[in-house]
Amino acid sequence: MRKVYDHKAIEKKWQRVWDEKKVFQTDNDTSKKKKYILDMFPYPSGAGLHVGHPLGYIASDIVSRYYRMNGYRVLHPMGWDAFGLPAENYAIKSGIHPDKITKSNIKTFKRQLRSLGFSYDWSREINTSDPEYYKWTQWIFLKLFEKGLAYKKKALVNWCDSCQTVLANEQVIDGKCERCKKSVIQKELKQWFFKITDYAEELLADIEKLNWSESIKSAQRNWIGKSKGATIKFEIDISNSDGNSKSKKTNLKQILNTNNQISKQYIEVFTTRPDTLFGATYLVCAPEHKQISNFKFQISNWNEVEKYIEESKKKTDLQRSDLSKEKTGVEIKGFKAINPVNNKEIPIWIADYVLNTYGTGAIMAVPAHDERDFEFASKYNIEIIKVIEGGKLPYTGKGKMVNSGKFNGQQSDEIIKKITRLTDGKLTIQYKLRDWLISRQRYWGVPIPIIYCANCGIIPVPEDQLPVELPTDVDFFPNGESPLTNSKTFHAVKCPNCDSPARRESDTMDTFVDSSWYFLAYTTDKISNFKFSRCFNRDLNINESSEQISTANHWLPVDIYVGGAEHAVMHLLYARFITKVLRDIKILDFNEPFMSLKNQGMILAEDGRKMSKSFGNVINPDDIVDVYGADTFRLYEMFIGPFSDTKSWSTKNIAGVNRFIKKLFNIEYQNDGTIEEYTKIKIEQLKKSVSDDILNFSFNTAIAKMMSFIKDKNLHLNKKFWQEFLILFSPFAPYASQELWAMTGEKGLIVNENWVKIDKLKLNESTKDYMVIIGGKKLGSLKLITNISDDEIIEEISKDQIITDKLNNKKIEKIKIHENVIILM
RNA sequence: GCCGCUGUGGUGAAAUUGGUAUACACGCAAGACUUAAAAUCUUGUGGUCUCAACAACCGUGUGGGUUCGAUUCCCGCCAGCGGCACCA
Repeated sequence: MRKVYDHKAIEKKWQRVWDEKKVFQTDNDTSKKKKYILDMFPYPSGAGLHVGHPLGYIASDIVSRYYRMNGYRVLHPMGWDAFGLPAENYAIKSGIHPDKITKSNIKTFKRQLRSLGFSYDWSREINTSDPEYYKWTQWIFLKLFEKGLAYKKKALVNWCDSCQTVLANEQVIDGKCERCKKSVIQKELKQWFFKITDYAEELLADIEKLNWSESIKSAQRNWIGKSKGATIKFEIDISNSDGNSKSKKTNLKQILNTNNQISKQYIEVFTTRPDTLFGATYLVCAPEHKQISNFKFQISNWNEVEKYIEESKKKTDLQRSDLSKEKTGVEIKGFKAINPVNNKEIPIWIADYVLNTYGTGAIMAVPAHDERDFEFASKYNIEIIKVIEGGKLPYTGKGKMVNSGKFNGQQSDEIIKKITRLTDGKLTIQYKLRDWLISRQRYWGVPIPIIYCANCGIIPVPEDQLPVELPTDVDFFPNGESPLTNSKTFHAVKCPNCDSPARRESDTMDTFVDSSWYFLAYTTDKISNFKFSRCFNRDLNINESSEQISTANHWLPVDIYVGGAEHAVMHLLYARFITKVLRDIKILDFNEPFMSLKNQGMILAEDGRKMSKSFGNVINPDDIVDVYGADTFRLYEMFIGPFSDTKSWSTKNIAGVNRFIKKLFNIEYQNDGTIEEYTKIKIEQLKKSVSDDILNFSFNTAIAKMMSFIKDKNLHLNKKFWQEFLILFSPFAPYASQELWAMTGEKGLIVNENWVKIDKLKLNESTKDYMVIIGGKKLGSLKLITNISDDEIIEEISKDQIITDKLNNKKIEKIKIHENVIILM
């Protein structure tokens, strides 16, 4: 009679046993080798778990189970990235406190994750909105503040009017808010920054050491955007200006008096192509360029210039960076710049295609070698100076040199040095990376631990007063100021220095600060025992028991990090930065948090579009688990395609893996009896390839090979081989494999079994299938013993009917053996 | 424009260091069981030619090259996806 696969009963039964026996509690036996296998923790959204989440979690779970069975101690935790805007926005609509919403969402997420049979150690669960957690987020802020790496400054920042908060550069996509997709405007505001630019060079250089995908590494390189070049000074010849010389002279005097400087004035430009200096046709300054307004008395067409500056200010970043837009600009009249290499006088323009935030905010335009400069010069009929006129420096950089084409590639150091010597310029390295803007004018985040005192200025909250807890008596309605300002209990405080009345900082931190260190928090048995000062420092002699010192640091860094590629720049760059800062203050002793990173591909809906509520094409994992079971769900997501590829959901295909599991419940095997060689070799091959595939994250092929194995009619299993198969299968389908394991009469749990041992002798069988080839064409195949002479092979070939027929009496002169191929000549 | 990745049946996809394609699964077709359907099982399934089988030839985006042999390596194109982008 056919046995029925009742997935619900099996799941319920074994879930209870696992919980009771605490089988997934972290093993702290330090005599074993460690593996820290980490998933990117989710934001617990109101929509619940999405089918995209488990893809990575299943993979990391398979790998964790594999390592545990191979005798490693494994840290495999899960937690919640719980602060953030959606909960707050929902609170504004519903009036329910974000904390309450978040906790209820977490409950749902946790239930869903548990139903999928993941082997997380839930006792180490963390939640970034828990004061026990975020006091350490605040502690990190204080450390950065101490080091001068956290600072407040007035700057043009990205402002989202709809979210009523500032955004980091990384959160602005195509000039729009990452979250609400509304246009972002530029506002001058006083904000908190982390000085990530101090680490630009190291963040870039260390990318080479990482075992990450090429696409993520290249995204980080692009974002950091290093260019080597030179800054070159162009003298401005004010005396030589035409126009009304009388008023000019008095005004020049004014400048000399106020600035207390010698009469020479310069504009500095940054260029990656100093070798084209001879072709500099004009200078262009960004409209915001600071020096321009200093010269307003020398500029004869100031009215026109000022008007252009005002117009540019009104434009959004998106409007200004629109490539399809025609370039605009205004020539500055009244004085010119002098090319230091040939003393040629060239005009100065302002134009908004030059960015004030990059380089020096001014460029030398070389229309003969730059497409954009060429376009601009053509539009305004500027006479183009060819490099050849002034003589050209030998070009030794990589990349193309074309007329009116954009340069690509890096300039060689040699040429840059030569030019800088010639012109009193200097070698300069520029990065596109800018400092990380971390303050937010919203409620549901970590309060910045800073106090403003009228006497003492900006004072950090003393460490022993952490955490600065979020008050509950606030209105959430965003009005451009942090909601914390309207709390009665939060705002007023005494200065820790002088005890006079002071006020707290009311901004909160970007949630990416929370997630930039969370992987450290899991290393202590529970978050309330966590302490940076004693956990991570191996160098300092701290009066703590050695046990406490060893429990944390031995796990780090993370060995395998699994998550979505959407975090290519933000989270991954920030976490790398914070790690390096903590290393520099001797809290950590490694350079990179995640040596190996695996990105799961996106799962699209059946219609090939993104899953989204508005399309009505969202698949809820609960429904699949309910109908087919957790194991089918796990197998399906792993079998659907290569782990890191984008793929579409296909409900039809779930049946395939479900059939496979059902088949296993009707497998027959002999209790003993002799097993023929064929089966023995096949099981060894399966053991080898499933093990290899797991380590390579090639789960789809591992499953395919297990299916082939079960399908093979020539196999005859005994109990030993069947149990070995179940061990191979157990990381993929923990419930079904456990049930089948128990059905073989075993009382113990399969998770406590050792991984299979591979019999290498059997694997490298003594006979081999050889392919016989002539002139690149296949004649047939031969089964031969290894270690056979050429003459014997020729004799074997002459005995083979199929091959001799195809040979058609052709004489074999020589043979060559390569791998499993016999080449006839 | 620059950087990175990808391109294989009707579909999702396999293929050690180059070893002679399309594993596994879906779908489809035929058959078995059934009053019937579902489920399950069996067989077949790249294309052309052929009643059919064998055989042959063509086939991994495209055009070349290296090689006894190329999905794999090299060069040139084309298409798609992702990142960056008036970054000088």
